[in-house]
Order: sequence, then structure tokens, then C-alpha cells
Amino acid sequence: MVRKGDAFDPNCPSRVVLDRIAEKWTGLVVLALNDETLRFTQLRDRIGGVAPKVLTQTLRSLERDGLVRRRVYAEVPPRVEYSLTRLGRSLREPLGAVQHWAEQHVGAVMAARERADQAS
Amino acid sequence: MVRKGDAFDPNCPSRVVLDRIAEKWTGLVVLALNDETLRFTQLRDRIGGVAPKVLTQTLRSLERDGLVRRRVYAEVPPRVEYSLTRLGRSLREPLGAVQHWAEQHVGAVMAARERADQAS
DNA sequence: CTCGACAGTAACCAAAGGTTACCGAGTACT
DNA sequence: AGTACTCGGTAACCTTTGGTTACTGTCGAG
Repeated sequence: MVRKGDAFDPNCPSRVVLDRIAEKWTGLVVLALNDETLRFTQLRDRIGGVAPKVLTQTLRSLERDGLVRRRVYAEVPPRVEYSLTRLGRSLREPLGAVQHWAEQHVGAVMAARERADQAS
Repeated sequence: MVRKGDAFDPNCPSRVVLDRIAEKWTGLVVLALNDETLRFTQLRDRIGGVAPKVLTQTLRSLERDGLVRRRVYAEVPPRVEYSLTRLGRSLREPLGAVQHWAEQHVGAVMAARERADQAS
């Protein structure tokens, strides 16, 4: 018996969605866009350490899945603006909770890690 | 100026923690362990599609970071049990929210994806 | 007539993840 | 005595994802 949305089943679409969220930069991009509209370079500067190629890939995926809107202005130099769709905005809250957890528990995690590395 | 826990800064430890959570199988393992104690094979069967090698890696990382406890019983055939630590349990709620989001919004995401693929 | 701005792309390289086969110790069966 | 089976992995190998560096096109400013 298969539940309607079982993220543990690799064939279930909700697992596909979860995999997408787990892609390396997806979360950061959604969090960075929060409720602003940002241009490509602004986004790249905001998110430390992301390569342009990968940022492009991530944004294209997010656009395809209806989480991000991409608006191109026919100007020179080119201007492209990214913003969250309504669907994308609905993801901010759960993702924000994870971010918050990370910022709250960094200390405990790093301490555990050092303890583990000592013991080796 | 660097905020104390800025997940956007690649040098900030909280970013390291966020990257760990974003690793492909971390979330699923934490959710699978929920509040049970599971053996290696049980975990592998519960989480569809995970290779034993990668499950081992993931579990070792989670153990190192103090999220998972690993107990080995000197029996034959061997028995190894995994469970969440207190810290690990504190991650269930934020992660559960993401899982819930995924299960709720699968439809919208898949619809957007089909629309995008049609338009090509 | 050359320079710079932006939003990428191209070519190449490194790292993470996946696949299949196999191991060792002891117990149960024949 | 020999064989089969259990579990929690590991070993060797391959593929996919992510990362780096350099480069492009277009147009306005100097």
C-alpha cells in the first residue's frame, strides 16, 4: 500500500520534490530571494561561494518547477530579475525553520564534531 | 560586518551545518529514525533507493555531528542500532515541515513542470 | 575605437553519489 | 563434515553533480 504522498518512496513525486529541495543551492536561493527581487549578480554576491554556472542551473530548475519567476529586460547591459512566485514564497517558512535550526545549533554540532574527531 | 550565524557566508559554521542538512540523504535518515530505533537494514529498506555505501557515509557523518547514536552489539550475525540523539530529535520539526510542504505541493510543482516542458 | 557592464556559456576538472560483488563469524541444517 | 544463511558493512569501479577559469555578445560612454 502506497500512501498518497510518501517521501520515502523513491517513485513518489513528493520524493522528487524533496530531492529538488535538497539540491545543494536550492534552499539558499529561495532564502536569499526571501521577498525581494534580485538580479543575477546580486543573487550571486548574496550567496557566498556559488559558481555562476551552477547558479544558472539552479535558477532554471526553480523556474521550471514554478518556484521562481525570471524576467528579462531587453536592455544593454542585460537585466534579468528573479523573484519568488506565490508557490516559492510558501516554501520560505519551512526552509526558514531549517535555517533557524542551523544557526541555533551550530555550537552543539561543532562541539560534537570536535569530540568525535578527538576520540579517533 | 559578519552576523554571528549567517548561513549565506560560506565561511560561517552555520553554513556548514546547512550544507550537511542539504546532503542528499541526511533529511530522509533523520525523518526515518523519527523516534524509533532502527537497524541498518531496516533503515535501508525504509528509505527507498539508498545504496548501502552512501547510507553508511551518511550515518557516520550524522554520528560525528552528534545527531545520531550508533550502538553495536557483539553478536553474530552483527546487530547495529541507530537512533536520534536529543539534538537529532530537535531537527525533526523543521525537517518535518519541509517534508510536509513537499507532500502538500507536489501537485503544483509537477503541474508547473509540465507546463514548462510543453512550452519548449 | 576601445573599455566596461551584465548575464551568462564553454571547456575542462574534482567530488559526491550509485552499482555490483564480496567478506567474516557463527549458527542451523543435512 | 560440509553447506547455506544472516547482518553490516567494504572494495572496485562508474556516472552524475558541482566547481573553476576563461570567454562571449551588445551597446553606450569616454
